[in-house]
Amino acid sequence: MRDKVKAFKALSDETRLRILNVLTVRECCVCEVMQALDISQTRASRNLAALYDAGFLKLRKDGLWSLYSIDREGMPDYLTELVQAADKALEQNEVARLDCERLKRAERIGPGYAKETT
Amino acid sequence: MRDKVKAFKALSDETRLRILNVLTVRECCVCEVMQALDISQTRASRNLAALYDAGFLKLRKDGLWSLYSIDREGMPDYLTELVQAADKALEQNEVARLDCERLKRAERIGPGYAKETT
DNA sequence: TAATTATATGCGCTTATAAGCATATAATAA
DNA sequence: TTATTATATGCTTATAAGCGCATATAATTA
Repeated sequence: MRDKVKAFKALSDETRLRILNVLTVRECCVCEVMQALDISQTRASRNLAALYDAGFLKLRKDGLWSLYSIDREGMPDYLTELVQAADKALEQNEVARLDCERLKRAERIGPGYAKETT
Repeated sequence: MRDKVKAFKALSDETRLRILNVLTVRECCVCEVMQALDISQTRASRNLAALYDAGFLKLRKDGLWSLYSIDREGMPDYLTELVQAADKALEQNEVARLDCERLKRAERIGPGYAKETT
């Protein structure tokens, strides 16, 4: 029961609904989430961790980056339904649309990126 | 957006998930919810109000009683999906099963009830 | 090795949530 | 009218959530 409540709690926050929304588009590292939602590093990291903890996300490490994505295969059914409800709730939403817009321009900064584009 | 978050928040609590669960069985007055979940009057009333506020429930007054039920027709789609996720989350759950068990024995007390059974 | 970078986390603060107690409200019964 | 009953609500306290700041951690580069 505790884990079920935790799952609902994980989505009962605007920041986390927005994060889930951009992850619907594609896998993201923490700094891309920061840029897409225009939020601080702490906030992005903590809320991603909360979604991960609740079982919605999977994590893949690539060098310095933590790459989070929706764990569609590993999720139990009720989480899948929750994600679906979240998608439906944010469709047509202006904030969510802008987040995805900014995600397009988001860059994975750091060594090995952006440097070779001089 | 605020209303969407409120909806998820409404289900991010064990008491309210349990209430929604018993309301899946049938319409209930506040005192039946109290008996089914074995909780205080304040707690039942306040949490029913929260679910109502979030748009999940409809309210019908009958004399002294406030009769709450899931507003399946009046709900927007994303709430329907949320209810479905909640149902799925609580299926096979022991606490939820016991609540429904107690609901069967719950009585709508008050004038006009129980008095004529002497 | 040291410097840099992306991410995670301990600490503290502020705000929000949950629930009990007492009481208010509204409907019914006597 | 007064008494009784079901429900709602103001007040209070306790607990939890969200987040910024600073710092820790771990991978990479020089």
